[in-house]
Amino acid sequence: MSEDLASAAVPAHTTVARGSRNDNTRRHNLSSLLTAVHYGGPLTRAQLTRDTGLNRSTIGGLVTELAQLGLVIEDSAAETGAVGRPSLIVRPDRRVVALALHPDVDAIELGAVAIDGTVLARRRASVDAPPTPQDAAAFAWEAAREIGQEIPGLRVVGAGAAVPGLVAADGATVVDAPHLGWRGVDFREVLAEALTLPVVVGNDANMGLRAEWSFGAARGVDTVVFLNGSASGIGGAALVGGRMLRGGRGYGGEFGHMMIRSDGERCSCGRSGCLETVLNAERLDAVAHDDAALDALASTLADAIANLECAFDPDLVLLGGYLGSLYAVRRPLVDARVEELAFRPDVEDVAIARTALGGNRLLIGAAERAFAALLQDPAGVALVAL
Amino acid sequence: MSEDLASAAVPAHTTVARGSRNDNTRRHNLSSLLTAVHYGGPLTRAQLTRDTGLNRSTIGGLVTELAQLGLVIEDSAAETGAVGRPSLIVRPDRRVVALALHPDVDAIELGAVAIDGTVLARRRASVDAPPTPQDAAAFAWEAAREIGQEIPGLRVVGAGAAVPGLVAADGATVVDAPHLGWRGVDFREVLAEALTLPVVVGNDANMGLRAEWSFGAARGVDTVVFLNGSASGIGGAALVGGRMLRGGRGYGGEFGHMMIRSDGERCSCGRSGCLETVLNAERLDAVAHDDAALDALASTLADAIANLECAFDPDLVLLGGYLGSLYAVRRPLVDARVEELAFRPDVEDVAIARTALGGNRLLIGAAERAFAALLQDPAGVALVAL
DNA sequence: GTTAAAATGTTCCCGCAGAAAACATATACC
DNA sequence: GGTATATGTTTTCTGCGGGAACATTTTAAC
Repeated sequence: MSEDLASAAVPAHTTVARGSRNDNTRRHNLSSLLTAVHYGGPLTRAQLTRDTGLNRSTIGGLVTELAQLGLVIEDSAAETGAVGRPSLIVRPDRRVVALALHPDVDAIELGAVAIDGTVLARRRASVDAPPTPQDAAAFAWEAAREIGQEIPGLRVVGAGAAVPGLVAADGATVVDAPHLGWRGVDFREVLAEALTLPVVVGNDANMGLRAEWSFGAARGVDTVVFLNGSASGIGGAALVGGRMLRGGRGYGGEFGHMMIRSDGERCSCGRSGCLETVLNAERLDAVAHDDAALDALASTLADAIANLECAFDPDLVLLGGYLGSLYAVRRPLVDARVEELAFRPDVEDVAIARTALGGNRLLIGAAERAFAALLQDPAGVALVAL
Repeated sequence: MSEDLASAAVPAHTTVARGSRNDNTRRHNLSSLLTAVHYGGPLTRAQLTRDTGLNRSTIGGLVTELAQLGLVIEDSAAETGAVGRPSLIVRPDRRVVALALHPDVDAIELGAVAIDGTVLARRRASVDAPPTPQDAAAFAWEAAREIGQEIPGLRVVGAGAAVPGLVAADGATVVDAPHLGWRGVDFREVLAEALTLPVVVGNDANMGLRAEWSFGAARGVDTVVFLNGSASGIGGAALVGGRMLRGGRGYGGEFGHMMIRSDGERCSCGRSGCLETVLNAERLDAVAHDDAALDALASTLADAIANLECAFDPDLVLLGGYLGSLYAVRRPLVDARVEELAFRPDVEDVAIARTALGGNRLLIGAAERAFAALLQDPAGVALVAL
């Protein structure tokens, strides 16, 4: 609501924007508060009053409603040393969780992620062959049951799945996950039926960036380009003005298939010179002890970053997986070449960083997607006992 | 407010979202209605009632307020043939205008654009040397004065300027417009002082896409990549999920400096193989009668489009200027190569189109930027007699 | 220790927003 | 000309946040 005008989204022209009612106001304010404690951790009611600009009494009513919904807990203040009556501390109730599933070639993993972003429990199963959607769903059900017995009192908002492959914009259909062998699968339906929960499915790189944005290295940054090097190739994602780049069909951010060498080799996708054919895990392993070859790969990475910078002008370029490793060992070279290639006048602002969340990244990101509905309408989403 | 959850923007984490009040509701609804008639032309109150989901009586009150503000006009219905009392027709008041300025190398142009998107009047001055910011502002003042005398009763919301060059995200500073020789100029201040109006400054390609999105070939499309070929190079812009791509500093969408040939020539920007060094107006003119060379340039264009598609997954790729002309004469080749290179599984959805608004594009786009504040808060923006 | 000052929580009342119902009006159809 | 239908208008009602007054809890001053 309070965005700057320059980038404010004008409502779509073909469809008239929905009218707003008083209860939308209430929903918006409940959402603002729950979102604030979700990302910002424990906050006092006084801080919430200042930050939202709402009245003390209004904040009181809103927080009370959130507490009655079982979403936040109010604690007496710790010693602050400040004059005046101490403000109550509002923190998210960690018994509110989302399930996060990550099916991959060699393992399936499920986690229960609390509303404050902490991973409360996880289950992992190694597999010999890539799991089918049904395998993944069955494992999710079993693992969720175990976690529910281990930690009593959990209330689940839904489940998110991070799938290595193309996922349609509907958040349901895995269009093509070549390494898993999934093609045109409505994985949302499969998983929702197994868990009897609302499910949202997304691409793994997108989920990863979402996690780093919420709780990791891209926290609070508005415009981010993410490149993640994994065994299955290079995953890409972008955050544009505080929103995930999705694209018309959901396939946006496939930077691994950006053409980076016009004379490059044929890629599995049918094109030539794709970033991930020039710079991939095998090639990196093969030249690990060849300084000149490493330099060449680092230079390729810098070319890709420079290209993405002139398209997106990000505040931050985030590197994960083997791309993060490569950056770590060739940071001066990459930085220098990016700066040299940078089209932008104020190159001193170019920021490149490695991911921060490690093995929890995909679980946290998938859970974030599942939490989105609750954060947007705290009073309108039903929680289910696990 | 009624977006799908998949791409819903989660409020920034570091800053707590502002609280919402009842008057925000009113503002939102006024904005929805004015925006609807701005883009959708005359609409009946009955249609507005259905589309917004608001109550008849509420719509009545809102429309009355907009009419009292002098922003819309209510007309008796034309013959519809339908049973029942005819609904009043709501249309934007065309006396509400924005000024639009386009300073370029060889000319300066100013237009008065009505709130329905029509260009009511324009003034153009050819110049021998690129104008200074002060030249442009002085011309704007003089031309505005003339138009004000020619068409009495106009009420101005503000002015927008489309500048061929890098404009900072603040909507004020021209960071570098090489062809004009402007560098680090606060053109907003210069122009605002001359016109005594609120001013917003933007990049010409961004303004162009905004215009085509509002009233042209990209109307109603949510995700668009725009490439415009002009004498000063290739301008780029993108619309991502209904929002203009801006980037952290405002330099997003510079697709002309995307590296398209890894072995290409040096570009003026310091990099090599930039799209606009491989494919530019001079080169296109030079090979206009050489079919093979034209094919090669068309193929380069297709490569660029394919790259942008894998990054943005747009619903539409929009081509303007000489790139539109090139596409017109080599459409089968470009289409085929884009489809061949397309990474996306459902390539049948790739849409490429030429721009539709012609010489009015930049004026309309700049005016749109100026109208944005009014559309967002119809009751909160003061109009000034021209 | 007592009192004052400061900050916050709580309660009650007000104004404003849109919803809903009742009523008024304008058209088409028979 | 009467009726059905759709829409504009007026009135009443509910819900939300603001704000003032009061209550509570702390620190600081004496």
